[in-house]
This record gives sequence, C-alpha cells and structure tokens, in this order.
Amino acid sequence: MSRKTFQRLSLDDRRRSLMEATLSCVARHGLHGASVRRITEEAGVTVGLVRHYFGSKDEMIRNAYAYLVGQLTAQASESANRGEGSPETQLSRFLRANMTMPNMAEETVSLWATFIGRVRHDPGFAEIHRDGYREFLSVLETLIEPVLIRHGCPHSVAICKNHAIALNGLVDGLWMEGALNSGLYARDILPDLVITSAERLLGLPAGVLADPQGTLQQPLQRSKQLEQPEQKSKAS
Amino acid sequence: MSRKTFQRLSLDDRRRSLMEATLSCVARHGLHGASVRRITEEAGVTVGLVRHYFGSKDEMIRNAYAYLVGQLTAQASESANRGEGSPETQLSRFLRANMTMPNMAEETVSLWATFIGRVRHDPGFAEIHRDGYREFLSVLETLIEPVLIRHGCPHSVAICKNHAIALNGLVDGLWMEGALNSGLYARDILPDLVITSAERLLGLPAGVLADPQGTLQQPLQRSKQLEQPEQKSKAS
DNA sequence: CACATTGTTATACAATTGAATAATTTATCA
DNA sequence: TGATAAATTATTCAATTGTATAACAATGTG
Repeated sequence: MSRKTFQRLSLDDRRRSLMEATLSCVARHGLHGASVRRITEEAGVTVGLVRHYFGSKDEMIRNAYAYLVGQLTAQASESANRGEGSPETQLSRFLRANMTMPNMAEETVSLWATFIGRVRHDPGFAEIHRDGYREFLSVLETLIEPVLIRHGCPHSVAICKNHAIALNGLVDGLWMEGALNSGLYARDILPDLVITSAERLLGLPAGVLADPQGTLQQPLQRSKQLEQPEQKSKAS
Repeated sequence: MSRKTFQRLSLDDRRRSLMEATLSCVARHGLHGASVRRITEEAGVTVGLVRHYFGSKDEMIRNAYAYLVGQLTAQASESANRGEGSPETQLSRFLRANMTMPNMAEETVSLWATFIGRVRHDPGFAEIHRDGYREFLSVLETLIEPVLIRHGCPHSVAICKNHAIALNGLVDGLWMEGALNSGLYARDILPDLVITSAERLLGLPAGVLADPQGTLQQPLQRSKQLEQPEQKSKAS
C-alpha cells in the first residue's frame, strides 16, 4: 500500500502536460468522454492536480483549447514570416501545408470541430476562437498582398481582407472535409486543388501559385486559358 | 401523488420529438451536457422513453445526428430540384441561401461542428456524415454543370466534381466562420462574397451569378440569347 | 543534515449519469 | 362498456462524475 512515487515538475511543464493530455482525451473520446480521471491518468498523475493547476476541469479545458489554437496559429505565422522565396512561393507553401499531413491530421480537425461546437455558448471559448481566427486572417492577408501587387491586381486593404476571408473559408472547408476523408475522393488531390482554387479566387494568372518558379513555363504562351473568361470576353 | 398525465404518440411523432429535443440540448449544452434527463425534460417526457424508443442514449444521439443531416441535405436538394429560373439563378440562389439566415443559424453550425468531432471515432457518425457530404456534393455538381455549359467552360464529370469539392469547401468554411461571427466583419458581406468567389472558382465571367438576369448589364454584346429568362414564371 | 515549502497523492463525498424494472395509465377494438 | 395491448411513468441501481480536504513526500535551502 505504498504511495505512488512521483517527481515534481515546473509549473509550465505540468500545465503543458495536463493540457496535452486533455487534448488527447478530447480527441479520442469527445468532450463528454474526457473525464478528469481519464485525463489525469493519461498525464500520469492523479486527479487532485486539476484543481491545483487550473481550479476546475472547465478551466483546464479552456486552457487546452487556447493551447491548441496557439499551436495552430503559431505554425501559420511561422510559415508566413519565414520569408524564404518569392511571395508566390510563400503563399503556395502555406496553402499546401494546410492540405498535407501533419497539419491535416484527423485528430487536429476533430479537436478543432469539437471545440468550435462550444464557442457559441462559452464566452471563454469564443474569445479564444476569435483571436485565433483574427491571427489566421492576418497571416493570409500578409501573404496575399504582395502576390496581388506583383501581378497588377487590385490590392486595397479592403480587397485583401475580403480575399483573406474567402481563402480562409476555402482552406477551412477543404481542411475539414479532407481530414475526415469520407472516402469520396483521394486526399492527395487537395494540395493541387487548393492551389488552383486560390489562383482563381485571387484573380491570378493560372500557374502562378502552382509553379512559383516558373520552371514549367518556358516556351508556353498563355495556354490553359480556361480561367478568367472575363478578359476573354473583352477580347472577343 | 398523482402520476403525470400523458398522451400516447405515434412512433414517428415520439421519435421525432425526442430527436429534436436531443438536438436542442446538444446545441445548448454540448454533447457532455446533453444528459438523458435534460433531453427528456425538454421533450416533456420521462427518461424511460429513451430506452423504449432508441435502446440507448448513444443510439438516440446517432439518430438525432442523422435527422439533422437529413434536414440539411433535404433543403439543399429541394433548392436544387426546384428548377425555377436559369441555371445561374438556381446556383446563385443556393449559394445565397447558405449564407443567410435560417441556414446560417448559429445553432445549426454548433450542432454540425459538435457532431463532426465524433465522426472520426464513431463509425455510425462517420457513415451519416459521408452520406450527407456525398449528397451535398451531388447537389452542387448538378447545379454547376449547366452553368459551365452555358458559358463554354470545360465541364467534364471530373471537372465538375473538382469544382463541387472546392465550392463546397468554400461554402462550408464561410458558413461556419460566418455563423460563429467573431465580430471581425459584418455577416452581411458573405452573400455577395460567396457569389463573386464562386464566379472566380468556376471561371465564369464576373457578374454572371451576382446578377443572373443580367438586369444591370446594359452592353448586350455577349451572347445573351442563350439565357432563357423563364424567371417570369416565378410570379405564379 | 534538518527542515520548511509545496507539489502530489489518497480519499471522501454529494451529485449526476445511463440503464433496467415494475407499476400505471392511455388508447383501441370487440 | 369492458378487456387487452402497449406507451408512458415512477423508481431503483450501480457506476461515474467533479470537487474538496487531508495526508504525504519530493525538492531545495539554511
């Protein structure tokens, strides 16, 4: 009947450990299956620490949600601020990253959706969501503007913001349905799909994002002009 | 100490009543707060009926999810099969409907997200989701194809399907973020935004969906004869 | 090495949970 | 009207929930 041996962790380490265990449990069992006991067992500690570090279970879950959103936005910001390559390369890389693996993990999407369901009724959740969404929009605007400029497209603040809203919607939707992968189509069509869709949404010439270096566009004049018939109609 | 008076309902009525109470509770309190007692109280009955009609709480929730998805897809299908107006009008109407009120109710989006979070781990949920998603894609393809044809755009089955996937992603994403309405922008910009975005995604001339009748297009140089404005029959 | 600090465990507790069973009322039909 | 079927209520039950409190032990400071 000896007591469990343990080691004391720093406040940050223990909190992070508990938040990650919370996310893991919520992803696996849903909010209704993520009990204090399951979470603390996952973290390798006993139930008392929840009260000690977060005051209550609800507060711990709120912190875990903020932690998740922080991770997502941080890697988005990083992707935007790396600054390597042309604007087209950066935007393209960002979009592709959102349609491929570590980002499009089913677990992340499940978590995201589960928490989104609480945003409406829990002001704490709503604030966390809003901050993350704002950050994501901001990243997109930052990525979009220089691309628009380089191709002579309208690029006022209002236009950039609208483009960011629409592009974010596209990415969110594809990200979610793609991660759930209902089997209605192969997941690996999504990176190319989001790229060409983004070109069209922003009114860019075809291929500008698909092939940012222009390596494939040596001799080709404006082939594949199936997009932007608005200009075509003006010509004809 | 008299017993509660009650009236016997038909199997369908009682089941529907319980499923709607379930959705109401899940939307308000989340999956973890939707207990059998709260749900049955909301439905005005006692707890025993859950077992009697669904066998278990989990099965009742699964049925409620299927009921929700059925409603969403039904009104989508109806919107597509009404067949009133030009193809552009139909597609435009469908897109606008998804970005305006009864469809974009916060409650519906909260419900949708909450259940999505369970799709990954519960095969029953996954099947319901897949069927609904397939139906939604199908509706979009049906709406998209004639529009593409009328404007001379490529319209193979594969192309239509890709367009449907992208457009559905856009609609899903805007629908969700718009319903949560974090206050970062006014909700009423979304109908126009989704319309112009759709025009670009599909490679249509600007304004084709925004103004399906062409009332604002004075220069009739374009082959406008193709449009058969049967819109007059809308009055009847 | 003694000792205070406090991170951590262990346990208790009331409340709530989903499910099962028995009792009772409603509706239907002859 | 009276009997029958079954929809619904009432109640019980064990299990689980979140939280609170007290006992303990790991850590580092003197």
